[in-house]
This record gives sequence, structure tokens and C-alpha cells, in this order.
Amino acid sequence: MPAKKNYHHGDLRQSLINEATRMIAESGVEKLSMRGLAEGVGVSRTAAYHHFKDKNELLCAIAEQGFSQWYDKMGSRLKEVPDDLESWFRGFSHAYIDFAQNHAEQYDLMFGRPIWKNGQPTETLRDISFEAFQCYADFVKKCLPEDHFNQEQDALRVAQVSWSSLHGLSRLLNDGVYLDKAAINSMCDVAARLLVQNMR
Amino acid sequence: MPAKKNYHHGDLRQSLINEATRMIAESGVEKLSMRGLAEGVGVSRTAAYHHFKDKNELLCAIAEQGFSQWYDKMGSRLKEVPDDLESWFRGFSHAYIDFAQNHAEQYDLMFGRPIWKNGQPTETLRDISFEAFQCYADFVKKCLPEDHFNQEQDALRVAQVSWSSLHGLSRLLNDGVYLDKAAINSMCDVAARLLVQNMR
DNA sequence: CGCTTAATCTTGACAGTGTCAACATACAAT
DNA sequence: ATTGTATGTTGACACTGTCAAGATTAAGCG
Repeated sequence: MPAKKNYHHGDLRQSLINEATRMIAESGVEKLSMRGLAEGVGVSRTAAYHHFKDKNELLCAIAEQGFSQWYDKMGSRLKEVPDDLESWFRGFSHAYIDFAQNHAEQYDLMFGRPIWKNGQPTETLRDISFEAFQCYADFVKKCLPEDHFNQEQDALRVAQVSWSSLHGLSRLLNDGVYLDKAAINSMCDVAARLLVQNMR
Repeated sequence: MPAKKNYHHGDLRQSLINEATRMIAESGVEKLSMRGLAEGVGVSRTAAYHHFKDKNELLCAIAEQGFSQWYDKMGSRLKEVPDDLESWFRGFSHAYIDFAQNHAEQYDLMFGRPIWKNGQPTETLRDISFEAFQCYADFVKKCLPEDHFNQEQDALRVAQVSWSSLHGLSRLLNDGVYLDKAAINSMCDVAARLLVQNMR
């Protein structure tokens, strides 16, 4: 029952995650090296390999934490029962994009190639990331009129497409393609308008 | 003219682009190394550096070709004057996503971090990529009712948001996050419906 | 306490990377 | 033919991820 306490270096596993998150936020995933990280924590080059199978697993752990933080910030909104859906979605998309910008590097990690395509997402990561989407999909279903045509299936599709919109906006903004940060507000407005008018 | 195999390669620059594109399509950008590429073309490790300042410039050249191919496939649609906007957009989004899937690795390169965030997009790349979007934005403006409120600005926003939707869908599909390829059709339907009902 | 065992950390090593400097070759223009 | 310039090659350097083997420490048990 006494939590396994640090002997030499404290809880190295968590220290690695913290420092890596910090480094990534500072200069991007591409610049994160296992060796640099080890040095930052004050430990030997390969020490991390006793806590993570490889670099990919470390990144997955960071992404997991990201999803957890995402839920801290966004989860409450998904439990609301809004009467004005359009203004709700305006707020939601703004919050979503805010998160993606304030945790830009972590966001890119959560949904990006290094983990999902090139590496392999951990099972726990796959679970927690899917929960986030599922939670959103449930919200959408809840908001569709009860007599909506083919409610179940359609709600899923609407959730997929609208999430994709927010994701696309976030990525293009983050990477500096096409979109201007000064226009975030009006893009959220438009996104909300586009989405909602079809749901009633 | 028959290329002599001795010392000079003839058209090395284009050969490098072609082979690199092939390799990327085969196994992703991350696996592309300057050395492996050189070997694939049958040339020395650093030969490419007389045609491209660095790896980033090579990638930009590949991305440029990607945008050119994108326009070959999509440009004609943007010159149509559709009477049924919703079905037009259904077709467009399907074509867009098809392109993103058939040229998955190249698409990720065209809009991805390695170039836009980490590296630096070439000026020619910035130009050709912006042309593509501009062309789409013009189409959207053309389709808005002439008496539409604040037409100019609103058209741009709608173009940004809808492009982001397609981009988001493409990326999530490509990376294998959340979306199922079997649902592409119905997601395109929903995307078209969401977009168009606001434009009339 | 002492002994064993398993967890953790370090050092050494290897193959791989991008890219710079110096050198070699071939083509173009004088 | 001689020069200059574009193009190709070899060597080298500082990095990277990660494996194998040795060193250290904590934990479990008599």
C-alpha cells in the first residue's frame, strides 16, 4: 500500500513525461530527443527505456495526458443541455480551438502522424482518445430532435463531420496554412451556423 | 538524347523528385532519407545538395508537384456553374477526399508540419498552395446569392471553414483517427448538407 | 540481520541520419 | 586549349534511437 517510492531519482517515469511535455511545448516534437530529455532530467541516456518500451510509448503517454487535460477543459460543456444550440456550438468550437492553440504541440501529438500512423497508439491511448470522441457524439445525438430521420446513424455522421471541421481548423491554424488567427472568432461563428441549422 | 551514365546524370533534379515521391508513397516521409534516396537514384550521398539547399527544399518541390496534380484533378470542378449546389459539393468533397487518399503521403506533405511548421515553405510553394485555396474561395463567392449579407467577407469564411472540414476529414482518415473509410460516402453527404443549406 | 532476486540506472557500442568542406570530373564559353 | 562553372564524390562531424552487458540499489524472505 505504501506507494512505490522513489529511490534514486524520485518518480522518474512521471518526471520524464513532465519534462518531455515541457520540451515539446517549447520546441516541438521533432526536436525532442531521448538523449536531450535524459540530460534535462539529469539521468543517463538510456534510463528512460526502463519505463517506456521506446520513444513511441513515451509520446503516447504524453498524448494520454493531453486527452485527460482536454476532458478537464471540455467535458463540462458536453454535459450541458443547451437551449440555444448555435451559441453553444460557437462557444464549444472556440474552446476547442483555444485548447488546440494553447497546447499546440501536444494537440498535434494527440492527433498526429508520429503516433497514429508512423508509430502505434498504445491501447490506453486508443481508449481514452475514443472516449473523448464518444462523449461528443453522445452530446450530438442528445441534441438531435427525437423524431429525426435515422437518428442514430445521422448523429454519428454529424459528430464526425463537425469534429473534423474543428480538427481541420485547428491543424491549419497550428501549422500556419491558409488561416489567419485573427479570424478565429468569425470562423467559429460560421462553423456554428453551418452546423446547427441542419439539426433542427 | 540518350543519357550517358558516366559522371553526370542528365536530369538529376527531376529524377530525385520522382524517386523521392515514389519512396514517400511507398513508405512515408519519415522513412525518406537523403542517403537512401541517393542510392535509389544511383548517385552519391550528397549529390542532391547541388539541386536542393537541404531536405526541406526537396520536400517543398514534391509538395509543389502535389498541388499541381491536385489542380489537374480538381480545377475543372471549380470552373463549373452548378445549379444543384448540394450535389456539386457532394461530388467535390468526395473528389477531394479521394485525392487525399490516393496520394495520402503526398497530401500529408502538402499540408503538414514537416514543411509548414518545422521547415519553411518555399516561396513558390506558398504561391501555388495559396492559388489552390484562392480558386476555391472564388468559387464559393460566385455561388453565394448576390444579395448575400456581407458577401465578400462571408464567402471567405465559408471557404475557410468548409475547406477545413475537408482537410480535417482527410487527415483523420489518413492517420486512422476516429473515422472509418467505409463511411466516406455518408460523411460527404452530411458535409454537403451542412454546408449548402446556409448558402441559399 | 543476511541472502537472493528483481528493478533500476550507467556505460559502451552500432547503425543510421543531415549536411558541410574539400576534392574530382565534365561540360560551356573564351 | 584554357579557363570557369556546374555537377558529382569522399571524408568527416555531430547527432539520433536503441540494444547488450555490467553496476547499483530496493524489496522480499528466512
